[in-house]
Amino acid sequence: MDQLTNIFKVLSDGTRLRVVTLLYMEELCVCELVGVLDVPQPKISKSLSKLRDLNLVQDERKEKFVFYRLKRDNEILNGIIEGIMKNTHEYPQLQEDIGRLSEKEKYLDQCNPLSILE
Amino acid sequence: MDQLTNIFKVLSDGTRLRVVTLLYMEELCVCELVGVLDVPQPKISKSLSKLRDLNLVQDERKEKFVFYRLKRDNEILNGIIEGIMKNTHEYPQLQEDIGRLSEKEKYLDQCNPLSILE
DNA sequence: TATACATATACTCATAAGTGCATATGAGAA
DNA sequence: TTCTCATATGCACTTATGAGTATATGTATA
Repeated sequence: MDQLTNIFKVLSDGTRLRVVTLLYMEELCVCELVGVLDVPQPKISKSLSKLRDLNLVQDERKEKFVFYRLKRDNEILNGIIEGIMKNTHEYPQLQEDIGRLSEKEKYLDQCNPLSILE
Repeated sequence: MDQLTNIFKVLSDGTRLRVVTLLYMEELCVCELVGVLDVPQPKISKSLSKLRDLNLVQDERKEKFVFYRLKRDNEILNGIIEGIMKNTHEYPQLQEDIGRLSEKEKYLDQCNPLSILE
């Protein structure tokens, strides 16, 4: 039952839920997640770290970047995310995040500059 | 999105998850939950209180007892519980709890004596 | 090899959450 | 109205968690 409660716990944080939702759509690197979600990089890294601890994501380095993708072998998690996806209209934040996915390239080669610009 | 993360948070606790699972099966009073789950009464009451705050359960007094039942109007919660139910074999604790539901009458008229017996 | 840059981790702080126990509340029965 | 009993709440304590900042790590490139 612990595996189950741990999954709920990891999803009970807004940032982590947003990350999971985006990774459900496609594979993304830390950089892109930071840009699309507009959240400090350490926060994203920590979110990914907790997801990795539960074996819910997989990471792979490609050149300079580390890409993360959702592992699809967890039935419970799959079911939950699908349930959310069917009702994204109820969760504007998640919907907007997904919308901003189209700008992801924008963030790839200017990871840090973003924060400098402000 | 808060409603969503709040639901995950409430399910991230073992006792509350066990309570929700049992209430998914049938309406039960506090007394019966205490007996079937073998958990201190205040802990059960607090679990039910959090579930009530999120509008996930409904309570109704019948004579001496207060009975709780799951509200069925939350699609996300329904989906999650159904997902769990399809795989109870993976969660022996939950399976045992459900098994012990058949003894629930045993606890109805001896709520407190149980703790005195030890 | 030295540097730059993407990512991960460490640290501190504030706050939230769970536990166990004692006690309050409030409805029903006597 | 008084007593009993089912249930709810309050309190003190401990532990867990999240935010923000600084810094470490490690790979790729010059």
